[in-house]
Amino acid sequence: MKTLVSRCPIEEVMQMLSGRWPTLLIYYLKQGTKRFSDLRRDNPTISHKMLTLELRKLEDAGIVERSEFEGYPLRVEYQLTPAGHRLVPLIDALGDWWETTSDTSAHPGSMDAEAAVSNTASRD
Amino acid sequence: MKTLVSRCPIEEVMQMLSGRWPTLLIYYLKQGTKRFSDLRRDNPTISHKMLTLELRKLEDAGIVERSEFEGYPLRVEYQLTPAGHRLVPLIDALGDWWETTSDTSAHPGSMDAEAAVSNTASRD
DNA sequence: AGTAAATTACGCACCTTTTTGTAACCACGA
DNA sequence: TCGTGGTTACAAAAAGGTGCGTAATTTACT
Repeated sequence: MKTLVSRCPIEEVMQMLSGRWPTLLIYYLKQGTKRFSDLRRDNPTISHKMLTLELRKLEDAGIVERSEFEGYPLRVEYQLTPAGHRLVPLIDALGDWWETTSDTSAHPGSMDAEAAVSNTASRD
Repeated sequence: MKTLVSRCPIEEVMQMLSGRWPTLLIYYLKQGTKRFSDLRRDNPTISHKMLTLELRKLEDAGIVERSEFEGYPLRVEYQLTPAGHRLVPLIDALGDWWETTSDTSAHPGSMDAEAAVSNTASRD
C-alpha cells in the first residue's frame, strides 16, 4: 500500500501523518492496547471505514501492530510498535511548538489569559 | 490570523502541516529568502494557485513572513519567521525517525527491502 | 511613435481527481 | 438477534489543476 516514490523521508512521514486521524489514533494507542471498538469509542467522529483504513496505514508504516485473536465475536487488538512509541515524543514536540508560537501572538490586548490557557489545554 | 477551534494543539499543527506542500515549502524557505517565482522553480509541480494558498496558510500560522516591495513588476519575498526556524528541526526529526524505522525491518513483508523498492506490489 | 508582449504575484471560475462519509452487507457464534 | 471487525458500492466533499484576468512598467517589433 505504501507505494511511495518519494526521494525525501520528510515527504514520506508527512504523507503518513497527514490528515486528522493518524496522530489522534497514535495518541489514544499511546495509552496502551486498544481494540477496534475502543478506538471508535475514544473517537466517535471517525467512521468505521476510516478507522480500518487508517489503522491499516499505520500498520503498514510499522507504527501500529495488529493482533488478531481467534474467537467467537473475533477480537482484534492494536498497539504501538517500538517505532510508534519513538514517534510519540516527536509529535508531542510539534504540539508544544504550536502552543508556544500561538502564545506569542494570540493575546490581542487585555483578554483573559487564564481562559486562553485552559482553552488550549492539551489532552495529556 | 489562525482562528482554529480545535481542542488539541497536535490536531492544529497537523492540520497546518498536512499535505504535500507545507513541509516542502518550509524546506526550501529554510535556505533563505525566496520570491514567489523562486519557489515555483524550486518545486515545478506545484501550481501557482496552490503556492499562493499554501504560502497564505503558512503566513497565517506565523511560520512564514511575506514582504511586499512597491514597484513593477511587483516583488514579493517570503522567509521563515523565528517560529518557522524553530519548527525546522522538529520536522527534520520526523524525517530521521522515518529513515531509521524503515531501516530496522519495520515492514514485515516477505521480501527484502531492496526488492520492495523496485517492486510496487506489496499488499493490496 | 504606436502597438504588442512580457513581466510578477496573485484572484477567480470551472473542472477533474482524490479523499472521506454513509450505508449496507458478510461471517461467526452466543 | 446481537456484537465483532471488516469489506464493498455509491455519494458527498475536499483538494488540486487549468486557464484567464489584473496591475504598471519595460522591452521588442513595426
